[in-house]
Amino acid sequence: MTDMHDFMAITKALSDPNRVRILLALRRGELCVCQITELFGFAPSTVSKHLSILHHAHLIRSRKTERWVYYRLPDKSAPVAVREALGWVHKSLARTDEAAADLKKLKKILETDLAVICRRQKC
Amino acid sequence: MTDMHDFMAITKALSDPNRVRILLALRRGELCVCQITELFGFAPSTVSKHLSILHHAHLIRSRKTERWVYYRLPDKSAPVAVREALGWVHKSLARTDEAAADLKKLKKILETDLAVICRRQKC
DNA sequence: TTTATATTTCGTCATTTGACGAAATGACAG
DNA sequence: CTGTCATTTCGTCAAATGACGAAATATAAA
Repeated sequence: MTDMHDFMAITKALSDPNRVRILLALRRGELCVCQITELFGFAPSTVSKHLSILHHAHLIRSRKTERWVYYRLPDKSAPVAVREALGWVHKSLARTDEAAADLKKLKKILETDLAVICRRQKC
Repeated sequence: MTDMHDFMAITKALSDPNRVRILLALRRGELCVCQITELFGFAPSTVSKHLSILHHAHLIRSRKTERWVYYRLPDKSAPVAVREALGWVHKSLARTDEAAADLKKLKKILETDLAVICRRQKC
């Protein structure tokens, strides 16, 4: 049982494919903004905006450490509508080619040093 | 397990509150375009477009009888992603004030003769 | 066949969205 | 303190969206 306004925040957040890809990528564990930026090839400001929309819908949580902000999927304490939305996304798309390709690229990114990735953004 | 493209058709269809309201209204059974038009107070062309988007996402089915086109929620044979989406919508919103208000108005519409409703559109 | 009517399609317009780069913010390093 | 660097915020711009009315389509009635 949810408020219509909260529900629409979730559906609007899910209505962009790149935001959905972010949710799928986060299955593997938390990622910082620059790692997600590296994964998708967008400008950092673009990724930040997407993350802000997902966060506003409570579909992700954030944690700040040193210079980096890490985003992760919420735990069991998340609202029911959020948990069901995430379950639906993962069940529907986890095994698609797109998700597999993203995870493959993500694996390489995770093997690389964070500092190196962040420096690469400038190019 | 769904295709990313099909999935996005569903999330985009759900990203507009009026389309979600249509899905909630259809819980009571099938409705023709002019009944939905009467319920929401939009132009028939606007409602038709919304229905077309929902239909394209396979969230509703249609049936043509005489002069009228009736839309309804799909049955069990619908794709899993569709069934789960609809279940999520109904579970999250069925008991909200908005849904209750729409159903109340819908009840009155269903008590009225179809021909009268359709004629009213012109005003 | 002609007319009436329910729905859809099309063109237009204002608003929203998603992308970017530049500038602001905030935390750490020197 | 000052500078560096990750992230966010802001302004801009092209594209997508949602509303409408007018015209096209399809079916029923006359």
